[in-house]
Amino acid sequence: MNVNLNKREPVYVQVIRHFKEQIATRNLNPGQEIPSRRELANQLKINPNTAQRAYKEMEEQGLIYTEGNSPSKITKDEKILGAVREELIGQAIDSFIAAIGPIDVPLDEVVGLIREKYRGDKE
Amino acid sequence: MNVNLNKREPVYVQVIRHFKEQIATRNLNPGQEIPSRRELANQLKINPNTAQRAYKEMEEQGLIYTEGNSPSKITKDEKILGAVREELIGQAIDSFIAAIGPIDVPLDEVVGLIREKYRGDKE
Amino acid sequence: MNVNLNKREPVYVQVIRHFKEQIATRNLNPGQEIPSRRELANQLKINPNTAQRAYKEMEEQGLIYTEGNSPSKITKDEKILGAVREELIGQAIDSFIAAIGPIDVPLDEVVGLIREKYRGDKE
Amino acid sequence: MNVNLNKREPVYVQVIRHFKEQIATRNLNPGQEIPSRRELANQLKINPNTAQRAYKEMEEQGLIYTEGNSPSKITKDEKILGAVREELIGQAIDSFIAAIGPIDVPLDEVVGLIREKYRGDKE
DNA sequence: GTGGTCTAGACCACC
DNA sequence: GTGGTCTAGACCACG
Repeated sequence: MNVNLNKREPVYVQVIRHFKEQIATRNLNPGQEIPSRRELANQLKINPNTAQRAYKEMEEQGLIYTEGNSPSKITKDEKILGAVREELIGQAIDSFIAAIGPIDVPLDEVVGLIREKYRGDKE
Repeated sequence: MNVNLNKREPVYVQVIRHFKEQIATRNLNPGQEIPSRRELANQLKINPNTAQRAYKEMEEQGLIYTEGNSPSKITKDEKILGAVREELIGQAIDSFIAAIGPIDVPLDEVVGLIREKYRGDKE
Repeated sequence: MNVNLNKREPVYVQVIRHFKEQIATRNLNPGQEIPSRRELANQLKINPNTAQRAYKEMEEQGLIYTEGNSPSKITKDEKILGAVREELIGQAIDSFIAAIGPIDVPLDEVVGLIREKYRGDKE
Repeated sequence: MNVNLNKREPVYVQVIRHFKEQIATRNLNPGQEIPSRRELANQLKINPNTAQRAYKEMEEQGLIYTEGNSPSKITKDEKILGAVREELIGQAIDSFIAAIGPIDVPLDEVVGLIREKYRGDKE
């Protein structure tokens, strides 16, 4: 994973999104340990505070949990985990619609462009 | 039009985008007058400086032009006007792909969701 | 107001509690502006980051709101405001009960001690 | 007894408080044996170091004593034992007053709430 | 002026 | 080692 300092999107938000993507694609599983704040900060070359902020927010959202001073883990709450994928997809669709809606593009043109550019899954 | 003060997107960018949408859908036509800075500021309840900034940027992009003390007008340069629509669509598609790509959603599911939610053009 | 660095309770939590007390006693009213992050930091001799953190949390709790870049204000949501007093009282009572409960102190002794030490309101 | 890893109150302090409550209510009597460090750690599922720390602190406070390799025992010093109850009560009252004081709650309301919620002793 | 984010580095207590 | 908090100071863009 990489982090982009120049994007409008704050680094800690990028980090959170990255973890959500990992969860949505099941690359991170319930109960699995995630890197410590310091480790993550080293890996991504960001400040430990920024890592801490991302983790704190994820904890508030119930995505991870922390017991005492052991490394944080992915939640085992399947309801929350399952919602992550839908949340990401929903947000992507919604902001796409919000952007494309006011321009009056025919649906077929939209779908055509998506098909053309989309390479997430070849089928 | 409304403006959202709390979005990450700056107000002046929202204003610009709004004008671009009007241009893309041909609600604003070449040579047509647009509101004065002060009028716009009053309508949208924004700071006149913000209106000024939006207009300045649009002028730099060649979208509008100002002659002396008369109200600004939409450019008559068809090349620029034509590009606006594609620019908006391109941006929308690109950021959608960037958001949905990492989640491994099958293309058909994506298209299905778009079809379902998209109501820009009834067909 | 003062802030105590040596307490177990984090500074930013103390700040939040202070604002809640002000709200509960109606010293801060709906819509009223509160000091900017920098101002508060200067007043309390704390770091602006700490002030920012307190404000961010208060905003998440709906206690204050921020529009664009103008100073934050106390929410006008009377439901939230009304709940603050009860929340503070409830927490105080609950943690008191949790502490005193396991020691089997007769209710009359408890009440007697409270009456003796309590000087919030003479009556 | 249970221990909460996520409370602000450190685990070893929770353990100590638990023993003090047992002493205050005379569930633990002078000279009575208490579990070994290892036993306690197993029962509470805590780290043996944590159990050790709790016992060490209790020993320093004179609450327990250890002779050679035999299990630690509750002190026989009645002066110390008697003070435990008052200490716990005093702390509970003080922090309650500190929390409720700034909110200007009439004394009668406070007492009413306490009476209502307090079920340490039915009467 | 405002809010927001980030880096850098320190300190603490707990386990 | 871990998580948590705080200071110090900088930068940015917005209004």
